[in-house]
Amino acid sequence: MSAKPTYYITTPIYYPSGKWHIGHCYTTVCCDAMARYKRMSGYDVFYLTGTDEHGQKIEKRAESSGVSPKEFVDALVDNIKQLWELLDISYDKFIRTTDAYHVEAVQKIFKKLYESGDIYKSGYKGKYCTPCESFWTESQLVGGKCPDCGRDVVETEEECYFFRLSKYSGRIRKLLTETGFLEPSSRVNEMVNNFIDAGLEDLAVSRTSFKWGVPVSFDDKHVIYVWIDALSNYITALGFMSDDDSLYKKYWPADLHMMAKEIVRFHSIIWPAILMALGEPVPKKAYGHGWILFGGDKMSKSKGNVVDPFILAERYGVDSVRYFLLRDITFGTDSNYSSEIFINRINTDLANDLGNLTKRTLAMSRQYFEGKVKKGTPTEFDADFILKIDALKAGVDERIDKLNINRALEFIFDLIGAANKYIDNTKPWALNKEGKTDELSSVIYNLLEAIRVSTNMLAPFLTKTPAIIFDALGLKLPSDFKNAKYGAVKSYQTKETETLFPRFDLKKELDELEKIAGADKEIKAEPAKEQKIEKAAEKKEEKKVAEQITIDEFFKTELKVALVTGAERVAKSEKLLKLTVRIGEEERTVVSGIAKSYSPEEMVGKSVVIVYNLKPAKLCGIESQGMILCATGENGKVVLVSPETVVDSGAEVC
RNA sequence: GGCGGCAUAGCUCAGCUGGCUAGAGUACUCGGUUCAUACCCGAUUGGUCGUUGGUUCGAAUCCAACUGCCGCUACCA
Repeated sequence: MSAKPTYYITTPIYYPSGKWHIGHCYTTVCCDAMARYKRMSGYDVFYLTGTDEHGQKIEKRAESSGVSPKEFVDALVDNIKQLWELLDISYDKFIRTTDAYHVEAVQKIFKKLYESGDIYKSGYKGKYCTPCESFWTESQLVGGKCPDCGRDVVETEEECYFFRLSKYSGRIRKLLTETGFLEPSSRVNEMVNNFIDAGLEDLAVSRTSFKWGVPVSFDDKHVIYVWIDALSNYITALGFMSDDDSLYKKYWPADLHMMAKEIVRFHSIIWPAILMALGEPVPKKAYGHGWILFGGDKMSKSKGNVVDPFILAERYGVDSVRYFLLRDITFGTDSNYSSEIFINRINTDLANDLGNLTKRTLAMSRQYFEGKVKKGTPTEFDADFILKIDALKAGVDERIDKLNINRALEFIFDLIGAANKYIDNTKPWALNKEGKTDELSSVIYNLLEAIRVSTNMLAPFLTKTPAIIFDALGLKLPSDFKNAKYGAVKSYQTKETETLFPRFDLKKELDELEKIAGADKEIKAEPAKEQKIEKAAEKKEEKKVAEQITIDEFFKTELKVALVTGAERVAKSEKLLKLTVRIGEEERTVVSGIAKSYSPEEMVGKSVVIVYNLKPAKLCGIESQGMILCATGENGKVVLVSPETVVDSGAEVC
């Protein structure tokens, strides 16, 4: 057993949605950098990633593809593993929720919680409308009938297991408000105000509506829903509740759960509660980072398309992709992505600064000393420069401890900039002409030291280049930071080297990328935020800008004239009216937020325009099958948009 | 509607608990250099620190209101 301190870091387990994109890469690359950094700092690191493979969606998609759910996810998992291999992700374990050991452990966890009383069987009691497949409470019923279709309902009770989330409300509140558990701290308020203080309700943790999941061991009508199945991967991966839980004993609690911000809620409320119920320690930290957005500027969408990590890595190199993600994206906030930003970043930092510095230094070392370089007589610029080299490690440590990965890289590149400046200050070519060989020797040696130390510090972030640079320096890349200080290497025998990072012509690349994008229309420009636990996955992303649409897109909206035949207030609601409208022969129920401007009486008999093909939504428990067009005037006054003269109901509007 | 966050150079952002002529990177312009990947170094340009009040000897920094953007949420539709 080693006495090393441990460090357990996790990505979320990704939901196989079919397209792995740069957003998945971001979380994973960040974790990888942290994991590598901690390893090199002497920690015994365990880095976990994986996939969340159960659920109704997978079941359905597999069915429509004509394969079994397992076959369906297998293909996607192969794909993501290739991606991680390509990006040099150094995970220690890849967990799949379909792994047998996970399934078994989840069943045990569920059973344990059931036996301790934190999971109990109950049901959604209520009136059930069979054709609508919907439950209604007494208060929702209209005249004792289904508010949706008006048919009779039957008293039913659907069985379901619940987790006593409410019981842990106080402890979770403390965890969030009194410790640094959740970061960035701005998320804490959202969680506390919106959920905890609003009252946590017990959580339905089983389903009978689909089969593709972990069965409840003592009640096989039920499968265990995503919460317990997916979240507990963080402990089952370590062998929790298995025959061998030595890893669990060693690494738990996790040092860092990293995730994108949309799943913070599950990790900061539900997951700690499950652990509390199990009597296990909660993780030390959960961090919700921002999203990578596309299309913040005038870049055409087709250019924004090229965010396929496979294409980027192939064309620009893994280190470029990793560098961009780690350096350009301010950790914790959203940022924009465009091909232009990407190319500019790798051009200026990697090609101009690091690549060029290495090349010119090595060229001088060979030209002046045939590659054999050792310390010489200091110049007047040496002392300051050496101080900077020696300050690097501590500065990077400090930033990494605060998870400021982009700032850590910025700090390393400060030294690289200082080295370029040092060359201008000392003018080695002049020293050579003047025959000041001792000073020249000192200058080149110091430069090599600066390159060595900064490259050493870059090793967790870039996985290919550091080894190449060390090789050119005549050294082997170390696996720690012990020598990341000035003077640790006394002399050099350098080698010739190729260009490390070629410079890209921005215009040409943008054109090229657009061509590639054009050839691959399947990949759509979309915000990179798909690591999912089911619910968040269903959210559609909304376009930020008032974007122009084509006429075809507009015509997707079917607008029709409808005659209001009935109207009543919705109980418990200030704004809503429940309207019955006739569209030609058809009758529909539409709920509309116009009660403050129109009374039910004056609505009856009016002609209105409705969005006919709008997906139905439940408002106040009533299904609204369309939307009435209104204009919002001053003071929030709502005005109906209606035909100027009488037309038949059902008439199309265009 | 409720809660929260943010608004600093063309762009991306630093500016902690109030204090010297408001910073960095990038882009632009000019100059320098030649070891180097049309690179590097320097200089210049560029900001009423969202608006208006307040506290203070003094505010980008604290307080209030307003405007705008964003996030979460809700009986938004």
